[in-house]
Amino acid sequence: MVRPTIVDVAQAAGVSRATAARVLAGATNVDTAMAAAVEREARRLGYETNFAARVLRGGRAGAIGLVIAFDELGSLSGTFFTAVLKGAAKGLSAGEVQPVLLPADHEDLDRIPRFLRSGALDGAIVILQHEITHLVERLADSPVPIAWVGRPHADIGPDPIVIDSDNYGGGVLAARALIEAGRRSIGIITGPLDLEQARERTRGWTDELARHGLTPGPIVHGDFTLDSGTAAMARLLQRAPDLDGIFASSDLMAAGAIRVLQAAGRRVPTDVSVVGFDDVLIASTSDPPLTTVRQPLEEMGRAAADTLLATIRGLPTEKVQVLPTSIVRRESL
Amino acid sequence: MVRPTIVDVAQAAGVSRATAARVLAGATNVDTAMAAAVEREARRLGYETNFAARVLRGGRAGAIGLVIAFDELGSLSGTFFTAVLKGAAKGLSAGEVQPVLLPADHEDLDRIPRFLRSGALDGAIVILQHEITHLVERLADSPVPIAWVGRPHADIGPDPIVIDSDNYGGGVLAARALIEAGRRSIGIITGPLDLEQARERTRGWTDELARHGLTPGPIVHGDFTLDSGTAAMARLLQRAPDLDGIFASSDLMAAGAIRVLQAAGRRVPTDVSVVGFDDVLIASTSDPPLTTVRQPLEEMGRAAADTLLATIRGLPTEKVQVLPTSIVRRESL
DNA sequence: CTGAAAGCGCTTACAG
DNA sequence: CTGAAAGCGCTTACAG
Repeated sequence: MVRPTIVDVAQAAGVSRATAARVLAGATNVDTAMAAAVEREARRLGYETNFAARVLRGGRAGAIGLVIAFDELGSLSGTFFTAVLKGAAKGLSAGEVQPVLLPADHEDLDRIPRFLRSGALDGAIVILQHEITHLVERLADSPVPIAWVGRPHADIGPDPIVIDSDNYGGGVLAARALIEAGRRSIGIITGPLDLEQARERTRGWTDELARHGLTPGPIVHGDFTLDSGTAAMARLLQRAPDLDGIFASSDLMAAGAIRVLQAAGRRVPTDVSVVGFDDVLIASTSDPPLTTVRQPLEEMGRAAADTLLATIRGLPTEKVQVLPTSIVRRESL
Repeated sequence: MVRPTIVDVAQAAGVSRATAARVLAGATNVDTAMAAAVEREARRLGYETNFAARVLRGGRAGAIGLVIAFDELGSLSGTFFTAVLKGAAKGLSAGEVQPVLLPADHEDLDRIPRFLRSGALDGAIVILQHEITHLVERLADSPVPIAWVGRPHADIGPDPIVIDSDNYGGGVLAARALIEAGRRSIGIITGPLDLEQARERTRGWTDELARHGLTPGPIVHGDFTLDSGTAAMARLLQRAPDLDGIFASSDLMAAGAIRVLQAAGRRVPTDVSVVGFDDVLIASTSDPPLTTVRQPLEEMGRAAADTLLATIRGLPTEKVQVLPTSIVRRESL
């Protein structure tokens, strides 16, 4: 089962390897008969360009790394990551580039930076998550370009590629929706504050409340997971039993919060309105279905892939993109 | 930003490239002073073996493909796939091998087989899903070994690696649980019958009912998605309004079925018991939480990775593994 | 123990 | 338009 090389194809077609290479590369200035022979033999032999040889010769690796938090895979919060991944994979696929998963684990911090130095990848997309923040600085001086999904807190060098959604605007939308529903005692469950996303959502919420002359209700922190939402909600209820509105910075935390509210005898949305963030699966399967701030996750993944590929190929492109958030009205408000 | 080569390291250390290569490969029969110099210079220069050159020289590609249904990514049923993926990624990671996503789309059927012929991968793991069955035959004559998660229907050549769960046994467990709960008019929502998994679950269910002298209730078909579960449940109710038990071959379909039952005024489990299959996220977030047949999805992914790597490395290994299913009792029964 | 040399498969600048 | 040759960076069989 030895793979045929370009020499085999050239021999079978009765031409030099240079000619065979030209035909296979799509050159047009080749004798028609020769070209036909090369193409016929390549097909007959099942020839496929040896990938390692092409890369070594100076081509692109044809692969892009996708840095994700290992533990997110298959977990509750996996839906956020898979949506971005889907968009990124589609974009890379359309660009004939292979997505390589680079799960960030805590055991070997230098593993991913090292891999980026090996020439196996033309670039990487980093999906910023709580569990990854410790890697940001190590990735910042990568020899290949990196597209960040979400805005890193740390310094990531000059002219970075950053694809984000309008988290501040999303926080504003959430606050406004709660206010318009007549809520006046509004608390928040934030995400982990080492993530710019989480801080921006909180800031938008605070500012919008202030614009309406309302004092922000109690602020408690979660880490975007369902369990952290239940814990945070329990704390909120203790600190402000008269709460009538809650902005949870992720749908998972919103779902967790609703359970705690219901267990405490509060009806959603009759007694308390809840607004989530993300618009992932659980937003529509939760009971009641969540009113939430939608992030265009798949589009963000797609934009990261397209922008990174354009950069690698030296094409002009917008390096910083902030995609709009919007409110999706269901029944928790 | 030129990457240092082994020649740069050798020069800096004042030895030949052969000696440098030996040191870097971990050879012990090298002068201690030379070895120390090589290691020092390699670190100082930030040397990393050029991946393409090593592969071309005859080494392993150090990468394994993960063939998945593109549309599953980020969709409702993504949870099944992400759980397997997590296990596989962990296993590959532990083996110092990179997981490369190979999303199967319908536009270019030869894309993945072609890639497997390019030498870029040492093997592949195929997660069998409905959307992938058309690819099975094209993958069967891959030049690199393939590990199948789930048992393909088609012929896949001699001595294949197959990691599966005990679907038949799971069907038996589901039927038995429904019978022990006193149910006598029991219907089934099967998965897509081009998947062996779906057929085996149905067979286990049928056989167990027969063993108890019960005639199988109506059989309707879904495709594992939530929407197909609601549609199937509507048909079941039409055909057998007196149904008191349902085995849905996926948790998503079970969740969909429960909604339809509740909308039709049936209480779960008081009037109708429902048993699902998989034990993914929605099983515990559904209302009521699902009693379901658990597949050890992450373990299956891990076993696929371990078995494939052992095969590639020529180590002895069990090529066909059927992992046990078990029943997880919650509140839908 | 160490080094010079060959060769993996490809692409392209160069000569004709 | 075509072919002979060089070279990408690595590893290892061979000679010393």
